[in-house]
Amino acid sequence: MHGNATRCEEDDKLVTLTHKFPPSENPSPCKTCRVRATSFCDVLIGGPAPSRSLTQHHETAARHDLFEPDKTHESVYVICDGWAFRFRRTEDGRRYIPNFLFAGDVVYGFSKNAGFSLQALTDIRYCKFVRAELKARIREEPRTYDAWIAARIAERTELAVTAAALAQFSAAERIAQLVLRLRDRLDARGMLHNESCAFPLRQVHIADATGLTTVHVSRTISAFRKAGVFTIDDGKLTILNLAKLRRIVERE
Amino acid sequence: MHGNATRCEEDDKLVTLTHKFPPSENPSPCKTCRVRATSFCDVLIGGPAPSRSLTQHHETAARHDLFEPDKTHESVYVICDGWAFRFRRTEDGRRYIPNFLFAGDVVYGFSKNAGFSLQALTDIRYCKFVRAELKARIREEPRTYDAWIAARIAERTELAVTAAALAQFSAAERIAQLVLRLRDRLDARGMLHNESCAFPLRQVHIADATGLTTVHVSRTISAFRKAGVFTIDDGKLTILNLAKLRRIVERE
DNA sequence: CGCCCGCTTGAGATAAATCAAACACGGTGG
DNA sequence: CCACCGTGTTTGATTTATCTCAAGCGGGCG
Repeated sequence: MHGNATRCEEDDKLVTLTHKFPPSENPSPCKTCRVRATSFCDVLIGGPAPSRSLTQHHETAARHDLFEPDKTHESVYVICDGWAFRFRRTEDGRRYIPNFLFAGDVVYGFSKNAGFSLQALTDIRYCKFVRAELKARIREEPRTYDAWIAARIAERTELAVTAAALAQFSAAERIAQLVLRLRDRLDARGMLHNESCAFPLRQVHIADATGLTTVHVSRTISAFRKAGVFTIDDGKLTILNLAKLRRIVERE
Repeated sequence: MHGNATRCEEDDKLVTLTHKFPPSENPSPCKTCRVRATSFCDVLIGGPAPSRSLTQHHETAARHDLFEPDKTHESVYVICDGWAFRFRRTEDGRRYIPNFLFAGDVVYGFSKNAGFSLQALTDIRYCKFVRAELKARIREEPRTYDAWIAARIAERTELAVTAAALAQFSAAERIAQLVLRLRDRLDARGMLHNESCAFPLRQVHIADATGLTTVHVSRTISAFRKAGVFTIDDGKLTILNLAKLRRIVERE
């Protein structure tokens, strides 16, 4: 419309995945899922009250948008493999990324008209549940209800903590916080090995999540590398000094 | 502990309201509540499916902290009158305010250990519901379930939109957004008259919500006053040019 | 080979912070 | 009644973190 929308148009291919990928060769991949025990799926599929499991439908997606913005969906998604992120664009093409999602994360839309959509960062595999079934399960089974509420509160808290960082933290602190929180979540899912893990974010994603420019992200990350705090090299994050990283985030 | 905690200690009186105020002279104030029809209370108390209403207990509070941070509560609160805000302090005494609450807003805690608490901005009256009863109601009654989920999604979306503003907006835009969103919420509850309403925030609250200094908030607000966008005078907000205010927030 | 993308580095510009002073106002005590 | 104080706000001068503009570099890929 106006403003420099250059950065906007070509970047998001609004390819909603109406084209279905062939169902996974594995008819019930959840049986071997690495993160089932440490994610919400535990409550949905297995666990101590092994009632009938919800209808599942697995799909894969390349690096495209998964949802159109502001659409209500009949399904609730759980990421099985790969990374995705939520984002929103302003009129002038700038992008904000509130959070990143990976294996075990539940995807549930924001309000309509808020403009948030979801994009695959890597190729991903995800599992679809029928929303109505989940709703019924939540109402029938206290354990599911509790897990659902706990997950929703945790998600909301994460957002508030993120907002607090954006309001008060310096560039270095914001980036440190983003890295640390991803590290902790990856660790909780058993995806961290020897303080190192796959990390597909480009500097532009870090910039859009922290409200900084890529130029400044570059400078700040190399400062962290030089200071021996962490390194991000070719899709891999390695924490060199976890204690120091925590100290930076906790402002001590 | 360290750092200049001067601003921290004396400001928050961590007076949890264990001292109960005498019950309101009005035995069932909800009957005459101004915001009942336009808030979540509609679902809790009245409405088309007039099942038994939840146990209510009304209290009032002066300008103190209502909740200790990180405590789980047996109750869910709804504000009946007056203003409150959530906040969190960092080690060095700086305060972040994610949102403001007024008549009709539901108060439900963040995760433990996230450090958020709630403080009354004015004298307030609030209504307490037993959490277990609400939980039962949510499970029994589809209407309550839907309203609850919708409210939770809306709250989460608000936080994401706030975070986006902190990440990408200028000082003027952030303040304009805060004012506009409060205006719209007040309007939805019928608390706005002739584009004017009570507005008990001090500049320091606006500063702590937008991540700016009070000095800069002062400058920015007087610029808005001079530009004929809005004024904040002695506890009263008046929108002078709503269209212009919206344009600023929508970056057009 | 050459091009594009992501990253790095440098130099100058700018929005907001910081430091500092003063003012307006209501309350309080002499 | 006035002097004084504290809180909240305003305004000015200077500093700083981050942005903007610009150029260069390396690697993957058509």
